[in-house]
This record gives sequence, C-alpha cells and structure tokens, in this order.
Amino acid sequence: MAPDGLKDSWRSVRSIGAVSGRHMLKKGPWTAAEDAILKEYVKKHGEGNWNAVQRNSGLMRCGKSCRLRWANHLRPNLKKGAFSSEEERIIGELHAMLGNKWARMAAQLPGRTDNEIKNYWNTRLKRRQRAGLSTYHQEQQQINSNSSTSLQALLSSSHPINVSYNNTPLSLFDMLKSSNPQPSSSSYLSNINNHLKFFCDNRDLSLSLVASNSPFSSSLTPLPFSNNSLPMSSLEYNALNFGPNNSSNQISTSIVTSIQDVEFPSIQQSVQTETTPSSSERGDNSDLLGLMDKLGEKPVSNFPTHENNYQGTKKKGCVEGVMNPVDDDIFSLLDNFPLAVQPVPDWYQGNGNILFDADADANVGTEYRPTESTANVDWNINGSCCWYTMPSAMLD
DNA sequence: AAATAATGCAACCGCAATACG
DNA sequence: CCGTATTGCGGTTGCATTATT
Repeated sequence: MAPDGLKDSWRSVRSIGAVSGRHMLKKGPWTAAEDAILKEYVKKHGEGNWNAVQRNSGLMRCGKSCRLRWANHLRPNLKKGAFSSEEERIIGELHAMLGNKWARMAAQLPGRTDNEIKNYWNTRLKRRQRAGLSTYHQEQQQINSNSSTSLQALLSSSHPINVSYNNTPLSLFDMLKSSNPQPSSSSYLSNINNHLKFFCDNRDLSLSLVASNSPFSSSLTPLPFSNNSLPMSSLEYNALNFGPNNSSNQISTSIVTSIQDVEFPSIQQSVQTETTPSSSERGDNSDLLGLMDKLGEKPVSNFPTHENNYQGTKKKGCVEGVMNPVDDDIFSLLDNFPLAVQPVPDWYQGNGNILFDADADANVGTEYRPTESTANVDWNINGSCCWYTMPSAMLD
C-alpha cells in the first residue's frame, strides 16, 4: 500500500479529468473526505435513495457510486481481510451449487460482499486454470453431475417460509419457541432473513424445513443427518420432529405450509404434506392431494391445484399465474414426494438422535456416504441426497 | 536495479428488476 | 397502467502493489 499522501495525489490527478463540467460527477477512487460525507449522510438519512446524496450533501457522486461505496466499504459489520479457510470452503460449496451468483453467496457469508467473493473466486479460478486444474475438485463436480439441475436450483434457493396450521398462520419461530425455546435461536430467527430450505425426512415422509444459514451449524450442511454439522440446531431438530412420532409437537400429524416466497413472489403457495401414512396407504398414492383426500384432509382455501395453476394471494408487484423454473421445482418435488415408505437408514435412530460415524466426525469436512446397509434408500428421489453428499470445498 | 508480469482490489458499466409517481 | 427513477447484480476494467525475471 502506498502512503496516503501518494494515494491522494494520484486520486486528485484522476479526479481532475473526471470532474470537468459543472454537473459532472466524480469517478474513481473515493477519498476519506468523501467517505466521511457519505457516512454522515447515511447516519442522518439512512440507507437508500442514493441519488439524493448528491442533492443533499453536495457529494459529487452518482447514486450508484454511493450505494456501491456504502455496501462494499462503509457499512458496518463488514469483515475485512483475507477469507478464513472455513469461508473459502463455504464459497467453494456455494459456487458448486449456485455458479456465479455472487450476491446469493454473499448472503451466506456475513460481513462479506459479493464483490469480494467474486474477486476471490475469479482469482482462484485463474490460478487453478493456470495450474491445469478443474474449477472444482472431483467431489464438487459430483454434485453437479449426480443431482438434477432443477433440484439444485430448488435447494440453492433460499425460501423464507411461513407455516400455518389449520389456516392459522404459524411462524416457525413460534413453533420453535413453543417446543424448544432457545434464546440464541430466537434471535437468529427473528432477525436475519430466516432462509429456509426444504428437505425430506426419509423416515417420516414429511416435508421439513431447515435453515440454510443456521448459525448453529457449519455452512451449508445443516442437515440433521449430516455428519459435519454438529451440533444440530434446535431449528433443525424441530424440523426433524415434525414427524408423527413426536407427540410433544402440536403439529405432528400434518403440516400445512404456506409458502410466501419473497424471492419468487408470483404465487403464494400452500402445500400440505402428510406424515407417515398407515401401512394400507403406503405406496399407492401418487400425489399429495390424493393422499390428503384419502386421509380426509381438506386443503386450505388457497391450496394449490393444477387446475388453478397454484395461484394464490397475489402480492404486490406479482404476475399471477407465472411459474418460474424454481416454482416448478417445488411442485415437482412435492408431486414426486416419496409416499412409499423408505427403509430407515441405520444411521438414523428415529428419535431425533443421529448416529454419527466417529471417524467422520473427527475428520471435519469429510463427506457422508451412505453405507452398504443404506444403499437401498433411494438417494435420488427427494433431493436431500444432494445435501447428504455435499462435500466440503476443496481449496488448494 | 530495472523491467515486466502477475495479482489484488475497487470501481465502473450495462442490463434487468423493482419501486414510484 | 405506464413511464421514469432507483436499486441490485454480474461482468469487466484499470490502477497499485507485489513477485519474478
């Protein structure tokens, strides 16, 4: 780094060229003085309305430039400096799933910006290419080739979800509070984006919810069954307990999930999933609606059907009836929900306690592989397999 | 020691999505 | 409803610094 004096003189040289006319906005590197003005402005007026910065503070920068400067350098709680090895691992995993979705990746890495991640990745990519290496390590490539693209899209999209029971809206936060209060998880759920993802519980055949960015476990593999995500967060634990065998859970018989996806707001979907069907019902239902019908379950008023194209409450700015590919993924997943009972993997005790392989535990970042005895579990049908086999990022 | 190449980083640009009036 | 403004994203650029020749 050059001394500030040197830097500033260079900056001034550049700015002369950039600020030539009366209304010309400055470009190029920001000075400390400009930073101070912008900080003061945000302190006073809050974030947003960036074009007003120039009008109100006299800072000769366009709104875009202000926003960028704030987001990447001035906003509080930004981590600076090199990525930790854990962060690098997460980036690798995220990139394997998401591709160049820098902003999405940054959302999973508190204090890091999309720009940082992008720069890091591109640098790394170049290095690997120069060395004649592939973008990912072998195991990461396996994710891409073994799992369906659409399912990946589903799993990689973060879905804030509202859950209701008998048409009564119920937040996952409430459920968590009522069944397993934990202050730390409360603050987590009440304050960050509450990104949730689906996964299917093979044993209970229920649609469960799990936090994708739970601070209580590592990175992207917070599955209860995952051997490298100890300890399981309470949220995950409760997701697991949505099954029928947990009498303490007030919604143990069925879960009505109302999905209000801020990311895909074209529809408000309600999805009813059934927990373990009785033996006579096993295996002979082809879809969720059929199963519900059989069990006498009434869909909630806006329960999606193919007839109404899953239209529900229209949210502001939504286009009714438009299903994007991820919407399709959701319903494809649900339509193909494994209603036939799967064998219970022997590493799952069935009571929320998970059997972990001691060797694997000792070896952080290793990949879970179904053992011989679990080979008859259909690892491809419900998507969770993608997660079970999620490897750690392999960085140099 | 000087020249050159590689790397790191910040900021810009265009485009698309969203918000606003 | 429509045009405009704003915001957000990802690709790209270009300068400073560091490493290599």
